[in-house]
Amino acid sequence: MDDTTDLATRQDTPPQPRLRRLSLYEAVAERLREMVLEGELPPGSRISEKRLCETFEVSRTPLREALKVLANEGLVELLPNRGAKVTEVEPGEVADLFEVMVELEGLSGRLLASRAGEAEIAEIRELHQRMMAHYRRQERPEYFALNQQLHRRLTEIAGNAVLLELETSLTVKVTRARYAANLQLGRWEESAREHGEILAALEARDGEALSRAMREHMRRTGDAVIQGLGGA
Amino acid sequence: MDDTTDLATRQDTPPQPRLRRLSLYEAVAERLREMVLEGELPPGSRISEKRLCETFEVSRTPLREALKVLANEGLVELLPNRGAKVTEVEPGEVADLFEVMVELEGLSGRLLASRAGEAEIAEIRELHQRMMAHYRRQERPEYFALNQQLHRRLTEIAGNAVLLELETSLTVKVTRARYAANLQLGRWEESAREHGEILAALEARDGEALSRAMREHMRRTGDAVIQGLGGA
DNA sequence: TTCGTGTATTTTGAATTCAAAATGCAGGAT
DNA sequence: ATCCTGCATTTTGAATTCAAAATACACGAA
Repeated sequence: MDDTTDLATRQDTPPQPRLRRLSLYEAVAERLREMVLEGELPPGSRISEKRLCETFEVSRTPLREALKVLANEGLVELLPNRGAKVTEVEPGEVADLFEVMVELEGLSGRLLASRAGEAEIAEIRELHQRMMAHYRRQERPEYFALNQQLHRRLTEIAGNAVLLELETSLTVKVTRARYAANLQLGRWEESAREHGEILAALEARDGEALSRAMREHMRRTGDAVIQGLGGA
Repeated sequence: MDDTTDLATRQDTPPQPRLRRLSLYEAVAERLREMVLEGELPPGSRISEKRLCETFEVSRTPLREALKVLANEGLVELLPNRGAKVTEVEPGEVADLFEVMVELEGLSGRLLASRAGEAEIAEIRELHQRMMAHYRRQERPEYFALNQQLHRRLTEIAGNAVLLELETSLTVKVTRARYAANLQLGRWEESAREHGEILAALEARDGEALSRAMREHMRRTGDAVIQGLGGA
C-alpha cells in the first residue's frame, strides 16, 4: 500500500518483527472472521467459494487458505468435496467454552497477582477508569472495546504466552456467542461492579481473591450468554 | 490408499461422518506433523516448499494449505515472503504450556468424577491394566501409546468438547517437547504410580482427589520435560 | 404420481502458470 | 580489502487452468 516507507522500513523491520503488510489470505481471513462474528454470514449457512471470491475480488487460492485458518479457529467447518459452512452456535458447546474459560481466567488471576508490577497495575487502573467513564455515559461500543482491551492486557501481564494464545482464540468464540445471544442485556451494571472487584484484588495483590473474582466474572458472563441463547 | 472400498463407503458415509478418505492437504499435514514431532525436521530449520513437494510428490497448493494448518498448531512459523520455518522449542514456552495443561487436567478430573458412569470406569480400568502390563514388561512404545490413548479417553469422558479440543492440540506440543527433551528418562516408575492414584480416585469418584492427582501428574511430567530441556 | 436412473451443470480439489519479492553474486568504487 | 550497487536466479504469492466429485434436473418406468 504505502511504498514510500520502503526505505525507512528496510533496515528497521528485521529486528522489530512488528508492522508488516498483510498477505492477501490474512486480509481475507480477517474480514471473513468479522462477517462470521457479526452474523453477516449466519450460523449454518453454506459458503460458496465463487460468490465470496467475487465479493472480495480475489481468486480462490487465498480464499481457500483463509477458510483453512477460520476452520482451525472453529468458525467454519470444512466438508470434504462439499465446501464450507459456518459452524452453528450450540448452547451446549458454549457452556463447555465458558467452563474452560473460567479455569483459564482463574489461572490468569493467580499469575497476575504475582507478576504485575506497579507500572502494570497503574496501566490497568487507567484502562479501568476510562472504561468506567464510558459506562457512566452509557456508551456501549466504547465500553465493550475497552473491556476487550483490558481483559487482553490482563492476560498479557500474566505473562504466559500459551495462556494468552488460548484466551485470544477462545475469546473469538466468546464474542461470537455474545452476538448470537444478542447480549446487550441487563448485565451491564453487575459486570461493572465485578470489574471493580477485579481491580481491587489486583491492587491488593491478593492472588486468591483476584483469581476468584476473575473466575466469577467469567462464570456469570457465561450464564448470561447461555441464558440469552435459550439454553439451560 | 485403499480404493477398493469406494463402493462400500459410497452410501454409508453421508449419514455417518466417520471414515472418509483424507484430502491431500490433510494427508500432507499429518505426515508433516509427524516429521516435526519426531525431529526429522529440526526446530529452527527452514522449510523449502519445492523440496517438500518433491518429497511428498504433490504440488505446492496442498503443501501450502497444510503449512497453514501446522502454523495454527504452532509447529511452524510462516514468514511473509520468506517461507516457513519449524518453530523452536523454548523452555520458557514449554513451562507456560504445562502451566496451562495443569489447569486443564484439573478441570478434566473434576468433570470426570461427576460424569463417568460405571461402564466408562470399567473401560478406563481395563486400559490402565493393559498399560501396566506393558510397564511390567518394559515395553516403552506400547506403554506410551496406551498412555496417550488413556489420557485422551479420560478427557473424552469428561464430556467437554472445548476441553477435548484444547487438550488434543496442546498434547501435540507436549509430545514435541518430550521428544525434544529426549524424555525416556527415569520418570517411568513414578509416572506409573501416579496413574494408579488417578485410577483409584476415579473409582472412588472423589472429584477433588482426582483433580489433584491429574494436576500433580501433569505438573511432574512438565518438571521432568523442562529439566530434560535444560530449563529451570 | 412417484421413484429411480442417467446426464448436464456446478462446485470443489489440485496442478500449473504468471508475477512479485527476496536472495545470491559479480563488478566496481572507495 | 571492504562495502555498495545492480543484475540474475531462486523462491514465494496469487491467479488460472484442468480434473474429479457432487448437485440438479429431465426423462422414463412402475
